[in-house]
Amino acid sequence: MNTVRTRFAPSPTGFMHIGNLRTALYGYLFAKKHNGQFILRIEDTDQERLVDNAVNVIYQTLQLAGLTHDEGPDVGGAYGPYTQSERKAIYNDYAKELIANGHAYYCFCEKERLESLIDDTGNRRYDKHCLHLSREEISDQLASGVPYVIRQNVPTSGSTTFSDMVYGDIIVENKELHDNVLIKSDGFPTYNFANVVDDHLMQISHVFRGMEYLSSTPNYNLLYEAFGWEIPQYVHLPHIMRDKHHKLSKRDGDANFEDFLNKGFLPAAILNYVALLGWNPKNDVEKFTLDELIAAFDINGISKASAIFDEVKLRWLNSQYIKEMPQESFHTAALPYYQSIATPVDRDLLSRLLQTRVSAISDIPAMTSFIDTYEGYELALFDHKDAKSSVQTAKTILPVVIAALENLADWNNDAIFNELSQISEQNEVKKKTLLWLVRIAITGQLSTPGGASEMAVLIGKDETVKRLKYSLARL
RNA sequence: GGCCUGUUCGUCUAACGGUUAGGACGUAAGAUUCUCAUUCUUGAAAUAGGAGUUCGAUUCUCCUACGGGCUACCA
Repeated sequence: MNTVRTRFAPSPTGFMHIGNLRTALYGYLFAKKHNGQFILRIEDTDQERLVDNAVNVIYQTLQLAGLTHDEGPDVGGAYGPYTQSERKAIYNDYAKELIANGHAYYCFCEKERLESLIDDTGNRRYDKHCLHLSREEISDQLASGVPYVIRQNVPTSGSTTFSDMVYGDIIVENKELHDNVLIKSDGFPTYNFANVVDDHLMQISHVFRGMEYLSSTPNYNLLYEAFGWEIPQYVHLPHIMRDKHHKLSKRDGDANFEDFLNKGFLPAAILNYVALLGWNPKNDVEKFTLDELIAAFDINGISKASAIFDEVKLRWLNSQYIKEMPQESFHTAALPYYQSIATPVDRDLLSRLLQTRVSAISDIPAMTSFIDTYEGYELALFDHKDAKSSVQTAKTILPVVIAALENLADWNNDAIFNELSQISEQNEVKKKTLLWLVRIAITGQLSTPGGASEMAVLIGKDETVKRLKYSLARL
C-alpha cells in the first residue's frame, strides 16, 4: 500500500464548525492509524468570503483538539504552498493543459445569456455554446480583454462510475453532469478544480469530506481522467444534524467548536463524542483517548445515515472526563468561574465538592449562586417526597438545629454531621429528612455543591446560623 | 422537477440470511448515599410500509412513503 496521506481543507470563513472538526478528526485518525501524514490546506479561493483571523482559528482549534498536522501553511512541507491563493498560477497552467487536450474550454458568456438558459423547471444547464467558438473568435475575445471563465467539457453520453469507501459504487449518467466552471473570471479556481489539482499534487491518497460532495464526484473523476492522474480513495461522511430536518449550522449559534468550549465542555470530550457520531468501534466502548481512537478507527465503522447531535449525551461524556481529571486540573479549570463569587469561601473545598457533581464546568455559577444571593428562595423546596420532608417538618425541627449548632464549638464537617445525626436520632426524624431540610434552609437551592454539613462548613458558622433563623422565620 | 443518497428504541448505534434484535445516553422503578449528585440493580422502549428471492429476512431485490444532499463564477 502506498503512503496514506489525508488532508483537512477548510475555508477560512469563521469559526470551526463541529462537522468540519469531525471531518478533520477522521482524516487525522485514518492517516495516523496507517502511519501516514495529515495535511492542512487552506482553501481561500473565494475572495469574497474571507474572514480576518479565520486561519488562526483553524490553527488554534487543531492544536486544542490535538490534531497536529504534518504539513501546512504554518509548518511547511514538501508540497507547498499550502494556501490555495498562493497557488493561483498552478491552477491556470493545469487549466490550459485541459484546454489543449479538449477537456476544457474558454467561455465568454455573459450573465444574461446564462440566465436565459434556465428551463421551465427552474434549472440551468450550460449549452456548451462557447465550446463551438472558432480558434479566431477565441483569440479575438482574449486579445480584447473580454472576461472569461474556463469550463470543464464533460461528455454528453456514457456514464461515469466512482467508488466511495462508505457509500460504495455509484454510477451517474454523463448527460446529468454540468460543464462546471474550473477557473473563475477573477482568475481564481473554483473549489472543485483546485481540489483535484491540489489533492493530486499533494499526493493525497484518501479524500475525507462531507457527503454534499457526493454529487460532484463524477466531475472530479472526469478531471482526473482528463489529466491521466490516479484517482484517490473517497470517504464521504454523513452529515451531523441539529434535528431531523436541519444540519447543525452556524446560524444556530452553537455549532462551533468554540461555542462548546465556552459551554464548559472539554476538548477531549467533544472530540470523543463527535468521533462516535457517524462512526462506531464495533464494540461497546464509549470513552476513547485520541490515541485509542487512532488504534480503533476503521472506515468500516462509518455509517451512511446522518446523525443528530445530542448535547445531553455530550454532557454525560463530559462529566466522565471531569471526574477523571486530577484535582488540581479541575481546580485550575474552575477558577475563572469563581471570579463572580463575592463572598470569600474555601475554593479548594468548593472544587473538591464540585468535581463530582458538575457535568460541564460552566455549570458552576448556577450551582454556587447561593453563596452570594440567597434570600427569597422557593419554600416549596422543603417539600420533597423521597426525603419525606415538608415545610411542616422544617418548622418543627429547625429550632432544635439552630440551638444545637449555635453552641457547637468545633466547626468542621465531622462535628456538624455528628451533631445533626444526633438530632435526627433524638427527635425521630430520618437523617435524610433532616439533612435535606438543613441543606435547603441554608442554601435555598435544589442542587448544591455538597450536602448539608459540607455547605455549612463552606459558608461558615455565623452565616449558617443566620440563614437557619432567616428560613425558620419565613415558614 | 431531475439526479444522488439515506431510513433499527426519543437519541447515538450493534447485529454484514438463522439472536429472546445487543449496548450507550436519556427515561421509569428500586438499593446505597450527607442533595434530585455519584455508584449499583431492574424495567419500558426500535427493524418506515408493501411486494418479492429464500427453508428462513433488520440483513438481498423492487416499489411506495418520508428525510437529506446536489442542481452557482460557494465550498
